[in-house]
Amino acid sequence: MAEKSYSVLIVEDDPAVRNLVSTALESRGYQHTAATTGKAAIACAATTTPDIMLLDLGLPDIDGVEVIKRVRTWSNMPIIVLSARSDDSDKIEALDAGADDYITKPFSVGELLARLRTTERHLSYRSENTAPQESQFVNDSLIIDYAAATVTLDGKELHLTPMEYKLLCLLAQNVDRVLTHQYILREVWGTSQDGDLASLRVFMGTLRKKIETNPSRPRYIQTHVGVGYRMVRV
Amino acid sequence: MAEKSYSVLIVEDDPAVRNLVSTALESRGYQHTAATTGKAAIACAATTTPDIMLLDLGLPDIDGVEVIKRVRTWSNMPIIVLSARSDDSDKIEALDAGADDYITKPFSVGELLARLRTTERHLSYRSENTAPQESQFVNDSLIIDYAAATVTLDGKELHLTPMEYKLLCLLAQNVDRVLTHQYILREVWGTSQDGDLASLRVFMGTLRKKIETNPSRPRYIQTHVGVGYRMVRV
DNA sequence: AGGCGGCTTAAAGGTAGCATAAAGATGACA
DNA sequence: TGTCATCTTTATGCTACCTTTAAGCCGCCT
Repeated sequence: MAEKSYSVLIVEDDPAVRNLVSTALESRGYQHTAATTGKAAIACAATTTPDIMLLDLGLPDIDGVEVIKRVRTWSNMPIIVLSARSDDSDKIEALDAGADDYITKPFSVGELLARLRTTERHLSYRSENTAPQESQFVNDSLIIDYAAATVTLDGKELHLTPMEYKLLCLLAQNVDRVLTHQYILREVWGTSQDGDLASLRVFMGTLRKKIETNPSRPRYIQTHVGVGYRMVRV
Repeated sequence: MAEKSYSVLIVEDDPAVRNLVSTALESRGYQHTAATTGKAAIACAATTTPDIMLLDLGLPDIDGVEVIKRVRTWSNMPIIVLSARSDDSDKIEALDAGADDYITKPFSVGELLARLRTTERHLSYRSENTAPQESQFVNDSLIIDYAAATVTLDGKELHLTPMEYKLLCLLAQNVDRVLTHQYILREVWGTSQDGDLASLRVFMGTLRKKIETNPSRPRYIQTHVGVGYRMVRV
């Protein structure tokens, strides 16, 4: 699972609180910007489209609840309210206006960060992010399943060594393109000049023995004399 | 938009609070059931699959946070915590365990209902494929019952240590996907870099001895040299 | 034809990474 | 305090993997 860095918009007119929050976010690797008025907040939310908004209700120009309603007309980004008002009616009003959470001041930084993590989880459940990229490479009867790190030929699973697998993946990701020896060595063996051309040739041999029905007449992997190799889209 | 009637599971041992909540829910047309212990809550969550859980942390048998963790092994249903503990550490612990909201007692019924509405909104944002998940994992003769936290092989119940169980669950929830050593260490041992690769190997060994009929030719758990492990859907 | 460069293939070490056992450390519980 | 279960650490043997080497093959050139 890749670590995504979420962007947060802080809407708060009190510089002390704003600093507190922004340093907390910074320490956790969030990207963040700040706005001090309701109008600026709405504009910023529209232009920079942050992932999450932290909203103080007591803004100088517009009422915070109004900000929520305005933003909700076009976006359902998570909005976490930070407010000094602890009355139930305020909470209910904000939540029903479309806020996703409500934290009363004074709040602990730890709790704020925990609620942010919860909000991130909610984001990851949303439809846009759930698209399961079932990435697999298909070339005739040869199939590479990247998630499972397996290769099947005619439905039968093959056993490839790590190097063979890396090599095959590299060729597959560049189907129909000729890859030079040097390029392959750099990609598979790493930047350091560890790789040897002789070694590469041996690997191509063992790989062909596994995926080609007739290794002397290769169907998938073509040799380009003096240059390199190429996987053919059949 | 059609009005859907959500079902709510109330987990609360105090009859007074339970009544308060259930009458409030009833007045708003929610379907609801109740449980008074942690075990009953977990069982009920698995069998009746409610839409939302309202959870008191101070249960007589199991700690509420433990209930959250257990439910989270198979379900991501929204869990709203109702707790008398108002310490930040308690909130953070519960939220990071997988709670979706945290309300401290005494709470107002109005706020509870508002937060429920917010939770409903979150549910409506979810993609289809996030919702349904079985409380049982079945792979040939290997069965994991998440709710009961038991593992059976050929109908015989196995005794796994907590680590072994976590490891197996992680593999099961990612069937047919290679999990890197690093990923497994992070997920099972926690975010801190406590885990050691040598330790992981020992655990894989003991786990295989328990679930593989022939540990030297593993059927369920495959080794990917230099990368990690993978549970195979057989 | 014969020589040559580049490729394939087979086989032989050397080694990194893995499995396994067993000892040591930790912590829960009574 | 001692016992038990669990987790960690260490050490050892081993398997699978990678590299190296060398022999054989094919097409090309003069």
